[in-house]
Amino acid sequence: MPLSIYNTLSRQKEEFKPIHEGHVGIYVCGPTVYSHSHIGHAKSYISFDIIVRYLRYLGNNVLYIQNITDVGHLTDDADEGEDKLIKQARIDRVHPMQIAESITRSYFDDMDKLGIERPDISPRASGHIIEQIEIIKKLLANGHAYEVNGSVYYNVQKFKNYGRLSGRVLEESVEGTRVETRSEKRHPADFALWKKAESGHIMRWPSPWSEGFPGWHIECSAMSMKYLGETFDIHGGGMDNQFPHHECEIAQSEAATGKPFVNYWVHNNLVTVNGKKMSKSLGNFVTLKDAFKKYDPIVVRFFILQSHYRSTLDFSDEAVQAANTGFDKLMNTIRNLREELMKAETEQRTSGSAFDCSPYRKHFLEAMDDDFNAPLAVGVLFDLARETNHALNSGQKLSLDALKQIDLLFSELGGTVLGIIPDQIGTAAGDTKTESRLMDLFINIRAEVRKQKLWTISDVIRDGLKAVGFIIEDKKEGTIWRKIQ
RNA sequence: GGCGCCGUACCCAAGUGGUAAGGGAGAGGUCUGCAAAACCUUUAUGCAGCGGUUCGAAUCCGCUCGGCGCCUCCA
Repeated sequence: MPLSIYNTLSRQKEEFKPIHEGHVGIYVCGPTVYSHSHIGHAKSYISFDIIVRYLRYLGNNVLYIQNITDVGHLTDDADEGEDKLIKQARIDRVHPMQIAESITRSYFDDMDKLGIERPDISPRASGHIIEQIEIIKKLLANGHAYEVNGSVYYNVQKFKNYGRLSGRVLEESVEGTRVETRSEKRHPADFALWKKAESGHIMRWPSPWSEGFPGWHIECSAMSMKYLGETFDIHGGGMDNQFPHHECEIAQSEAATGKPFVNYWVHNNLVTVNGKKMSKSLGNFVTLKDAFKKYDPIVVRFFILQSHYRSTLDFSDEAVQAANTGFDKLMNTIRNLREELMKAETEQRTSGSAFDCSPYRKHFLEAMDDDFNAPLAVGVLFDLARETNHALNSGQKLSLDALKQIDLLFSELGGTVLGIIPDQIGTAAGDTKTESRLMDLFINIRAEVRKQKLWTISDVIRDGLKAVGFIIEDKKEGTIWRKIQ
């Protein structure tokens, strides 16, 4: 079954065919770096991380571009408000670029923790002013834009496909809008390509029209086309960017080049808190730094992957907690599997029962091929875990080859593709030799008192070790231990 | 007002025509000195409600009720 992707342009799943077979160009709208990332960013960038990882897993050579917006969009009204970065900088009494730089670092730090692979290129909007100006020049030359008082606006009425992506009709959308019509624009839906800077505006660049700054859609057109070409395969972003941002991107890009801009538009759905959208303006957002104080970042990743990228995800402590428990169980299976594998390797096991991995791989791939259905794929991992546990506890040993196969499958599907199974899990090996020796000592003492049926002492040792972070489990083959993470 | 999405067990959540994945929680059991872990069994004759199409619908169509998103910035 070929890979199919839900394309916002056609509002249906389509078989994915890249422009050049084996090569995929993907652009995803990155963050505006003026405040720390929140759970919504995590959902979005994990979604696209999975998409990129899976495309690569299928053998594609993927070029993944994700911008950093450090010019700042505009608050309040789309074209007339105050630059967010500048506003934050004024509050903090620093240069706007300081904010941009420190938040960019914070962003990468959070994303790294979530196991998100970095984009191949993270272009900064401020580093591509020239490219943006070039597009604006083209649009002015072919009559799709007009200049007023040093600012340049895009003439929406001249682009017949405007509204195709978001499914709205120009006249209707203008009628119901709450934005007041401002004087400079010929049509209320026209948007700024270049804005002349007022006297107090710190971030400004020279241009043929005025000293100013670029509009808030043009950066993505400039940077995506610079690195991926005038027509490319996939453009992604949050659903809230569908209109007007992506609609405007299409309009200005296609008007400038005369070519189709993007073949597949992919939008991830949003995170809600108590059923309400998490957003800056509502002030109900959960920053990742706060979330990481309570949960292991990998658990946050796992939680997000348990729902589909096109579904909304309601964030609550109970839900993450439940995911945490489930995740721990999965890791337990992996840990037990790897310990058994190590054992089989040291004893050079030559016999043992076989294990058929193929149905799990098949189901997993089918799930991912169907518009990256990660939650279904996670379900397959749990099915595999159950059968693995079953085999591990059945009494008859698995062959070395079978153990290797299972481990490979978990590593490949859960590790390489989904990024939720680490190569190394905290095992009985412990951090240090001393730790390991001490634990062996405790276990030996406890084994001795258990032999004498001194259960209270035995339990004191077990409870005491748990209190300082070591779990003890008595198994048939002996006592094992591990650290609480 | 325009455009669009969603409503599946106690909770989260897959499932777009063929007879309800998975996770959490709960109940019973196996194992164990007891725990823990693991395994087995169990929890929706029904998928917001009502009609319709069909041999067959959670899945398609219509209406009703409820929740949400976009049309200002936001992933």
